Amino acid sequence: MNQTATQTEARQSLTAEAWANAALEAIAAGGLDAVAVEPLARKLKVTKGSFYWHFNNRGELIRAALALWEKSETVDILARIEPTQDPYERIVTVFKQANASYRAGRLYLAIASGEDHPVISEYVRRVSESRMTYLRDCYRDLGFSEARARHWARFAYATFMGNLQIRRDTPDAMPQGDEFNEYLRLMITTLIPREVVDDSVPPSRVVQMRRKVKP
Amino acid sequence: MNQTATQTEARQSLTAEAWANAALEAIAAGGLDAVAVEPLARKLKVTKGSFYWHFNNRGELIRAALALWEKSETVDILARIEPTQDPYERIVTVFKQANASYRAGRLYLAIASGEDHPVISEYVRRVSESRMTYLRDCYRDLGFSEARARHWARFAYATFMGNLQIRRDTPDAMPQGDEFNEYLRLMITTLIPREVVDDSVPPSRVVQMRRKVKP
DNA sequence: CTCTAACAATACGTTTCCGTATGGATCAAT
DNA sequence: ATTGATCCATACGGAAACGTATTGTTAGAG
Repeated sequence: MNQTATQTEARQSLTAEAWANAALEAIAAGGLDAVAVEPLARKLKVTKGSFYWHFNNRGELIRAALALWEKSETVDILARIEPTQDPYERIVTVFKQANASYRAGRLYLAIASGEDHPVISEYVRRVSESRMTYLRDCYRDLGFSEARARHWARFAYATFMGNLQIRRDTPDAMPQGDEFNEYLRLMITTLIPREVVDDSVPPSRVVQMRRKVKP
Repeated sequence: MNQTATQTEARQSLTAEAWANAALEAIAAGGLDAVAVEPLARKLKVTKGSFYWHFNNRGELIRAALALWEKSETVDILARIEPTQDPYERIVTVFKQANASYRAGRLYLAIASGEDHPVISEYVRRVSESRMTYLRDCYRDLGFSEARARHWARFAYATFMGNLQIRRDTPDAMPQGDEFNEYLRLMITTLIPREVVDDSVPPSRVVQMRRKVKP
């Protein structure tokens, strides 16, 4: 009763994206199961009748929302960084930028929490991997071997993700203003090693390396 | 029609904890809304009639499950570490241990994703803060100032949380075996600075510090 | 043995949501 | 102006889950 293949294909159903956007809003606000057709319709001031013209079922809406999200993540975030900058600047930029956008972080966490669902894990994986790949390339351009670049990229990405979570779960633990900038500097200087002196396996038995305080 | 205040108060309702455990299982498997009375009853081979004797409503079950979780987190994880070890060893231990328990990580993420809900955020905050406080104390014992200890603790905790998330969302990106140990060593050596040389603000304008590769 | 507290099963009413069916509106093109 | 595509409203049936009421069943105290 929908899905007409007419000649005016360029019409592109105006409000379908509005539904997807509303779905993303709902996910950010109340998690994945907040994407319910009837509540969304109420919020959009229409009824389900509208929805089931644009989509066949709830799953399609979720897919559309995820597609929108993936585009807005990969295109708007990564492609915004000038590829001409040197890798160091790129890492700093992506770290600062990612750590700044509050809403995007919440959205990511909300979407990622809907694991189990096969469609979602597919999108989450792609976004997550594309980000880590980007970081890995930066580190490799910085002179790291493939293996170590991968380690550092994972490390940096994990730190970033964890900060999102901390800000969501315990906002009081996350400083603001100058103190936050201090924190950011600390992470940046630590996560981008000063020099690529020894790009091999780090010394083993680190635990026994030194123990100077409180013997 | 329940909640009897009898004289045999020491009975402590044997199966109430079984319900709470099942609830935790459900959370780990399918998120917070998998804690539904009727499905849980089916899984426990009883009916709702049983449930509504032990608890007044679904909320009470969630509360009980969270209390159980908090106890198992703070008691079993942190208190297991011998307080006699030096701070360096403590950080290493907690990091390795936390990074090893797969199930606990999934559970944490699943619970934390149920933010918005006021009861949950309360428990999540307590657990999260207690862990960060523990780490902060370690860093302080290591000779760091209060402010810097807080920064490093947050940093380390964020990294840990992010690793959990990476393992859940993109398991392929997380190495195994020797490569994972390499990764762990990298994080540990990085997150526990070699020496407490300068416990002050890190040099500002880090971004311009050096740029040697790809000018 | 009997009675009562602890525990469980069944049945019911209610809410919320999904999905379908069907009947309008609106607007462009013929 | 009529038609047909697009978009939305109303109404219905059904599933799932919450919570309540009521009636068993069992086990230990007296």
